[in-house]
Amino acid sequence: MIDIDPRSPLPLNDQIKAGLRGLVARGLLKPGEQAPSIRALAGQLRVNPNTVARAFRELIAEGVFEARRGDGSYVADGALKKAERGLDHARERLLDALSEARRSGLEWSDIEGAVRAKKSEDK
Amino acid sequence: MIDIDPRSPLPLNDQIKAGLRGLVARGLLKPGEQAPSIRALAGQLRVNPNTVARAFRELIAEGVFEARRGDGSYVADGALKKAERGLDHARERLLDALSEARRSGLEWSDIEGAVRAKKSEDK
Amino acid sequence: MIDIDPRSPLPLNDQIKAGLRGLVARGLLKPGEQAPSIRALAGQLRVNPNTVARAFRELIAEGVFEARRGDGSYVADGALKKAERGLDHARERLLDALSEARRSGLEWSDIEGAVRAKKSEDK
Amino acid sequence: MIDIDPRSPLPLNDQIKAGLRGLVARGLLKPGEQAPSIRALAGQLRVNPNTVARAFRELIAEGVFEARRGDGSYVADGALKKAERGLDHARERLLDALSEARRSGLEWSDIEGAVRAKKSEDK
DNA sequence: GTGGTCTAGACCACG
DNA sequence: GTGGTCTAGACCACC
Repeated sequence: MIDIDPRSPLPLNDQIKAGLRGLVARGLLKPGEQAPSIRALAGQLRVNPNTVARAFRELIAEGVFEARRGDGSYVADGALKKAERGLDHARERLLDALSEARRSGLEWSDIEGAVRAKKSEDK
Repeated sequence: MIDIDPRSPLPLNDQIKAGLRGLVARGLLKPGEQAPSIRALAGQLRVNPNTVARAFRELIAEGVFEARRGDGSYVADGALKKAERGLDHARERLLDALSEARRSGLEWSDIEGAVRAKKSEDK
Repeated sequence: MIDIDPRSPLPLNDQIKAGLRGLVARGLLKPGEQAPSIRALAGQLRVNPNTVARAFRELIAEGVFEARRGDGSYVADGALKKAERGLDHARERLLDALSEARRSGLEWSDIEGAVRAKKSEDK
Repeated sequence: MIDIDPRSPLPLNDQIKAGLRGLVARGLLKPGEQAPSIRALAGQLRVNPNTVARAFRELIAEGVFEARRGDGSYVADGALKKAERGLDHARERLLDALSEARRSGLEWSDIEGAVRAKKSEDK
């Protein structure tokens, strides 16, 4: 369901958070539905369960998920809005990255080229 | 001349390096010209002088600047090409950021919108 | 009759035990009377019947209730005193909460205000 | 500066968060000032550094502190309001505890007695 | 020295 | 089986 890049400089738990938020934001995981278990996800991503647990813990603090002891994590009721708020963070991070790219001397044409390249590779 | 974001997860010295490389790559700082002094830059950016010194040290090692004993740093002769090599790093980081944005659930339309927004704000 | 908070860090079965003990201690459930059935209570509290069963099992072990095969649980004869012993636990937990509140920076005036507020709302 | 109770059922990291928030809320730690280092605090509280780090991480997410890489954590600028917002949480937890106490069958006179007892012991 | 992430493994409580 | 906390120790980057 989620994919992460262990070689990225971005912390694993952030990548996992982004992935989970993405699932909710795209409607692949709807309010009331059960999220994959920490251990299952950790096994699948080949990551330590603690790392996944941390991602969930923070998303629970944000109100995207809620945990029921002894029985999994569930998408919270108001999750969609919360997850979309999370998208704002993602958008901000993207804007930061654009600032950084400009700061580094990339021209807008370079940037737009990169977006096109990534987009076509993505399809 | 340069601006940095102290709350970014990106290392300060990397941001400073990117900024300096950007100045050279954009031609705002030409070969033979004197770079801002470590202490001046540190004061302006409100950053530890050691951090600025480290950025210069690494750029000198890359051949973008050269140190003249007792008289600051100057843009090296072949600096432009060297600085452009740095652009590749910037481009890669940008691609990473795009991956991350996608992973977070942003649609390509969102991403393109962000680019447009930043671009127009930039002018 | 009982209300619980599923998002509290306190174990559900403890909350249920507290609630049942409270019913007895306040005299709302008198010795010889029949306690609500496990399934009814579980349904009403939207909780796993196992959890309610566990609460009863422990209260039976404490001597507050007694089970009659095939006919539910009844308030035991000496239940009142037993239930009052449970009050000591409750009192200790309250003292813990007060410590915690102080540690968090609440002033005694805040605390007394909270007590007053809750008390008046309770009537 | 902070004291915690290792035998409390409350998670250590929550107690530490409460303690730190308390320091800020009471003005013992003012915006701009440096907080005790993770390792120092961990050593003093005889707790694993990770546990203290987690407390700080969450308070940073709340905006009470900010971390500067390689050089400690500092009380954030708007920390006072954030910390006070944290006091609301503390107040809510206290109200929960009062609910719980009532639910368990404690009378208001018992509760007020407990408050008085704790208060006098506190002086 | 500082904060930060990650792993590993133990232990608890809940269902 | 589930989530949750804690410890221990390694490793990284920054100042």
